[in-house]
Amino acid sequence: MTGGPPLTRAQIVDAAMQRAASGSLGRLTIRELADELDVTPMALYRHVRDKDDILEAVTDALLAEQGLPDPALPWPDYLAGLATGLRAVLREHPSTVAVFTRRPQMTTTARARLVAARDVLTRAGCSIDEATRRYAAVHTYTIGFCALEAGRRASATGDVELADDELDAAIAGFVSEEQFEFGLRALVAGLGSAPSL
Amino acid sequence: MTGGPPLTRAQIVDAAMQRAASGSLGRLTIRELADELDVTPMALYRHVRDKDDILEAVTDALLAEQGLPDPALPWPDYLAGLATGLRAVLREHPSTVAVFTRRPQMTTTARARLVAARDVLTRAGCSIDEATRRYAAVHTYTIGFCALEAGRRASATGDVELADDELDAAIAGFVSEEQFEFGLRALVAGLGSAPSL
DNA sequence: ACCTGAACACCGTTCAAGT
DNA sequence: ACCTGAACACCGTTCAAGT
Repeated sequence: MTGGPPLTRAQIVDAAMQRAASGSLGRLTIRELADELDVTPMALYRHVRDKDDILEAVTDALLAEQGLPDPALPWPDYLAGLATGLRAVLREHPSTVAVFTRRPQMTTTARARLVAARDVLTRAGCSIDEATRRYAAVHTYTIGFCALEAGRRASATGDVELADDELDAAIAGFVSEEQFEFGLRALVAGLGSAPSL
Repeated sequence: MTGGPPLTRAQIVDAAMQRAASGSLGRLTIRELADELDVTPMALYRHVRDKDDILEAVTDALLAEQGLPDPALPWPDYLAGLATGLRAVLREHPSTVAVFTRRPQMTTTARARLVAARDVLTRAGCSIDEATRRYAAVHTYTIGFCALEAGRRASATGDVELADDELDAAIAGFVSEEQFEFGLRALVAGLGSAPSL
């Protein structure tokens, strides 16, 4: 590699996106990424801040792919739709959970989602602040569920993870599909039950 | 150290608890822990599975210190009390968040908390399954909030984390104390609003 | 049974240097 | 301006050996 076209940030993010598509984003390494780009590890650092920077860009792109729910939906369904879209990404790519928990995500997509939710909620009569609170509550619940879920998938590969008794089985059930829906529906219902606008 | 009394698991966990008390559990290292115990790093591995094993024992002890809410409380307050106790640990020791997300915690204390919640909820008319679902939903929400909170404290130390505009400020507000209460109260209210026992 | 010593197999990232 | 090469500063943990 002497003198080819210079590396770009887009190329780096694209290469990382392919790793995501192959389902191994969590095992992504700066060194491997550099190999795939036929370049030295340190070459990346001219175009990205650090590894987190790459992961954030990938996560943002994956979330953007999910799109937004139909804005004509009633607000409870709209919020539930946002949660489901977020979960789809976090479930498919468990390593992106850490992106959200490591620092507040203020990417274009993250901002667009909040703006869209505010829109639907204010049209339903909420103040901006109340709309923000409701969105935040749903976001928080979803992150929590997916963080628990991601950990269990990672740990379940190794040991047998057998539930010795009914109590252990119950704890294992904290992350079932039905439980996600149950908690989400309860939360959204509760958000509407005491309308402090 | 030739021939002194043999190392015990309790000593290891105690030493780690002191690190927690000093607020630096997250920077705990097997090598440092061994130093404090006047022993070689590898000596620990006869008494504990791995580093996670130590962290789990410490987290369990910290959670046990929180005790349980007054069982005479109405179930919504009881669940909120459990959440607040859990959050106290996760907030004071941000590195313990990973303990809960890495694998399902089925320690004595974790089990006791679920049993206690079931007790209160079944006395209020819930089935065992419904009680479990409600407890799980509150647990999930709390983990999510604390995961977001832990990340922000860690990242806020470095850069200035200034909110450039109103939208960024709103996103930063996802982890305020009031927001924790808001989401928790909404969730608990929602759990009670559609009584499928 | 319990502990030691040395080494493995990795990381992300710095630094100074090359072109 | 952009990339390279070598090294740093760490980890948790394995393995074989000592007593």
